[in-house]
Amino acid sequence: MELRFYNTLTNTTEVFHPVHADCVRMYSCGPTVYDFAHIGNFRSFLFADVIRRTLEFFGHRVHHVMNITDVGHMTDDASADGGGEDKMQAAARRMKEDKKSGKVPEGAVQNPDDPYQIARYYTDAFLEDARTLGVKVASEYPENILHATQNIDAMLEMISQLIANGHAYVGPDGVVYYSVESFPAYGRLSGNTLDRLMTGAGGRISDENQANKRHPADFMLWKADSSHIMKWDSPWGAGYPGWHIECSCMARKRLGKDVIDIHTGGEDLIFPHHECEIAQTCGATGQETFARFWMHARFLLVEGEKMSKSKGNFYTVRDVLQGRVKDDKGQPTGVSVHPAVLRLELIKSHYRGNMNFTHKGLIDSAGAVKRLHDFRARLEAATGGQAEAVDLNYPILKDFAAALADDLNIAGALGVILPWAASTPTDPAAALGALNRMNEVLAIAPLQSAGAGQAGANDEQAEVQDLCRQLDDARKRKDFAAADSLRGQIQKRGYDVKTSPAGTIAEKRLA
RNA sequence: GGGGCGGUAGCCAAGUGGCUAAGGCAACGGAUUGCAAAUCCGUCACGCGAGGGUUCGACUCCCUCUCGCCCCUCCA
Repeated sequence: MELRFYNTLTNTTEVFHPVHADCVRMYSCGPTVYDFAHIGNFRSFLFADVIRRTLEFFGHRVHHVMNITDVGHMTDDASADGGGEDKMQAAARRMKEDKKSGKVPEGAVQNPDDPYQIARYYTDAFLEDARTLGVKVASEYPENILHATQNIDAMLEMISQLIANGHAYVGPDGVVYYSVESFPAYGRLSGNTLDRLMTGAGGRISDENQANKRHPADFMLWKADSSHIMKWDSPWGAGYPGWHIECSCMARKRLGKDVIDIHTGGEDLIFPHHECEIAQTCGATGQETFARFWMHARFLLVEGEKMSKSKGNFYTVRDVLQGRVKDDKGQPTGVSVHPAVLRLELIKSHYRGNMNFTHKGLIDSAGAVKRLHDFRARLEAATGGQAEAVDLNYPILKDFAAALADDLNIAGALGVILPWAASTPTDPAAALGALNRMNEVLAIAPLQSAGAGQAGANDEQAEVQDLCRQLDDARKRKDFAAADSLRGQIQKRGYDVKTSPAGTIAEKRLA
């Protein structure tokens, strides 16, 4: 089956073929570790994970690499002129407050003034969240998730190469800049060619720094700055690298080729970040192409609005899992969310459309996850867990595959799997085999990783079971007022109550 | 001003020139139940942002308009 992906570089949907036969090489822009990653970040990471799993589903070997941006960049004009406060310093300030207020556990970060400790803290949190949500590459840390701060040598090497090739220069301010005019293809990815760029339209460029550059769009590769919170020796003075150079270097270094297959990120990264990556990599390698396919996920809205801390609709992964999502009355639900539910919620709509994250959507996703879990349980009961291997010609699997092959049509794939999961397949062993294969991509039934936030579950279960026994007693006595009250108590704790002649069972709601 | 992406029922979301416009949730009717939940059966867009055009025929192609989102040196 032919795989087709939409390519930002050409603005068309193209048939995918790997550049090199041995495996597919893909690189995903990962998180900055100055704070917890939020669900919008994770939409993008999960999007990359679905690409990777889809490729594997179709039999490709995939080498997936992601970066961790742990260099402190400036809050203003990070790549252009390095003005403003450093993000690591801002994080340190916040961290001290959080330590005081107890938000950061005692001992988690010994010294907030050490940027490496802050980076470590948020890196660990990111990896934990990513594993919880089934992001495959997170289980390949550290070999396939690279820290910018551990790859400074590669950056210095590439910068030297760029200077030697005439693509970079040292400005009067001592800063090494990339010369966009030396790279005719600049603007091809984003459409922001030099003649069309409206300099300063974003309102974030200061004039004094622009004066040092040959062209207003030239961007920083290295800045000597002895006062910077993180700095390294270089031929251009002790300082720190520009924002874009880390991805160019780490992709090339870890994937081992000058031309890779797929590069992913959020839509905001198209310009300038990815445009600059292309200029750097191609400038250094002399190749015409850096990544064959550039794929971008659109933004996530929360309840129809941009996510922002001031609007109170800003959620991290742990906020959602621990029941801090607000319901339609604006109150946190207090009901913990199963990781598979959040994973499904963040992958279920097409990546090229905006996604609206809502409490209602989360409940919907919980229903779908539950149906798939129940379906699996039925198939396992019928087969003793013995699945029969099936190939892509198996009817349901074929339709599922066709949807995925068509530019990752997850919603279409769910349209195939959900009605099937309500049916009773004539051959449960083959059906279980098919479900297993589909779950290689979806990873929701089950989600392989152990769920986070399940601590204390045993105590609660025992209490709930006790309430169920009391409820059964009350029903036997025909004391229905007491029975209804007990049922209400169990439901309040986030359980569904199932009554049957065999006795009452409470099932934890997934969201 | 420039470069892109999207607008399908109450909500989420497929389809993309031609059978009656997938699927899920919600809702409603029924079976079941002490009443519920769960489950099962059934109902649920004469319509695809608006208006034109092409066509025997368009949600699907073309044009205009409109709304939303991203970017034009913080950003997933």
